Amino acid sequence: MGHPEDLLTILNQPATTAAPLLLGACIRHESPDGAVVVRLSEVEAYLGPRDSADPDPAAHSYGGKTNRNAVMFGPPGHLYVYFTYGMHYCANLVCRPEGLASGVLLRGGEVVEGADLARRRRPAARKASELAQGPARLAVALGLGREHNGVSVLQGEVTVRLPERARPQLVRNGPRVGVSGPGGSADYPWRFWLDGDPTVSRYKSGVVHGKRTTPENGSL
DNA sequence: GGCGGGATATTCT
DNA sequence: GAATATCCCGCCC
Repeated sequence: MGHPEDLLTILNQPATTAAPLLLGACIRHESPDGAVVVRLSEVEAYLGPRDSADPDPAAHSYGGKTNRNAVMFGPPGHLYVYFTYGMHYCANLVCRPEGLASGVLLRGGEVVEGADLARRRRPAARKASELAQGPARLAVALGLGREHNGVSVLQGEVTVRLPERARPQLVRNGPRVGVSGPGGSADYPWRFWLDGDPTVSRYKSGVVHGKRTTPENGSL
């Protein structure tokens, strides 16, 4: 349990299968400033263009390999870290063998170690549950940035430990956050979270990017 | 607790 | 040039 081989077994599967299995897993980043560990409560799956009969229009890899998304087209078990909205980084775990370009976006979790360091990195957080609540916040709390794009999580400064027991909490799923167009519809309910977990992101209901969203939302 | 607006850079038409 | 797998702050209930 918790062996890198088990992790690879999970990450070789389609992102939609791997994503819920990663809930409860712990991401650890050991930096010169110290270690921070986040226990995942929320993730999203994105499938590569050749990883399903029905391509995922919301995936960064949808249009093929580019300089930005090249890491997703590589082998599983690596971080795909991208920069967005001119100020935020978000981290994914690359799934599936080389060429298939699937990924699991790390959307939120609970800081279970290194809370002091995480608080220093995220002074805007008012409660502990906000330290890694949301993909860009999670990246900041863990100290992940551009330099971690392509880094392996099988060994090194960033590692993943799978849950030791069967998940005691109910996994729910629904439409992905911030995705407009067909990829955001109920046909792609590929956001997964631990029901009732306070670190699951709450996002604006009603309007996102000027368009209506589904009423289905975060923790209740 | 919930809304609205603004910020900011990389990416690919 | 437009869109973006977002967050923060200020204001209002």
